[in-house]
Amino acid sequence: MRIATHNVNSIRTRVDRVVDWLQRSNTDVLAMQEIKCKPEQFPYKQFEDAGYAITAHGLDQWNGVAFASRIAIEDVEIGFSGMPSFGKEGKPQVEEARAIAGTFNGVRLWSLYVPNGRTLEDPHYTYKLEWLDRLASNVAEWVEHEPDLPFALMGDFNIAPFEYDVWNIDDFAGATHVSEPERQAFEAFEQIGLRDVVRERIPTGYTYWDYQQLRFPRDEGMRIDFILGSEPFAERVSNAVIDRNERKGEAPSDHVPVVVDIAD
DNA sequence: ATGCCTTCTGCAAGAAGA
Repeated sequence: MRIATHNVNSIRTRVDRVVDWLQRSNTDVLAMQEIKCKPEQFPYKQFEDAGYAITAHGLDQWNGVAFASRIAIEDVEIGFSGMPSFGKEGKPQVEEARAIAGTFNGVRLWSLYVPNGRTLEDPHYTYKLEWLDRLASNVAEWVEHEPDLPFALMGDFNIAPFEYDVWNIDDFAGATHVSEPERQAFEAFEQIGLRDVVRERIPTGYTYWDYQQLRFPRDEGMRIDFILGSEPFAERVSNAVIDRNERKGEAPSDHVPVVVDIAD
């Protein structure tokens, strides 16, 4: 089974590219982030014509997560236990569309869009850390109560865990994505027992390049998209790819797909 | 060439991304 994660940065803008890639790459299950639409706005037909069923969760033009799959999906879950809400001061607090899960051939997958954080002083940064902490609590319970379950967290973590995961660490002084609390929040998943199954095979390389300032031609990117697998999941991984070519061409997403193969 | 940012809403310009 070939599974992948991709922050698509608007599925309505990117649908032709994404469906074309799904078919070319022979991917069975794709976890998407930043679909930027409600379910009723999702471009289902192009996916269905290509043989992929969609399970989508989106509240408005922001965030939004989904699966495209040609394997039956079971036990769909929206959000996780204790997931924090967010809203600007004086605005209603909302459980944003940043997490969806499904089980495919007995493999449980999460499509996750971790909050950005904005700046170290912003309430969004506190929200990001709480969101990750609550997620880790859930993961710890799954590992403890279902040690044989193959599962993976897939998505845009908005954290660059190592210095070499950004092109020039000096440009990130005082910025989000590289702060110590964020990196500790990322490490926590590995301490619970998850493995970065892509890093094990591809130690360096970016998954995101900003649209601005020629970041891609200069190869000034960030590694912020990950697949973190439970031990039973990691043992089944046979191959990994960061599909850097997908950053090229007309109207690409600023993120590229990250792919793993797991034994059936 | 891999090229100087892009998406959303809604009609202008602001919010958001990282």
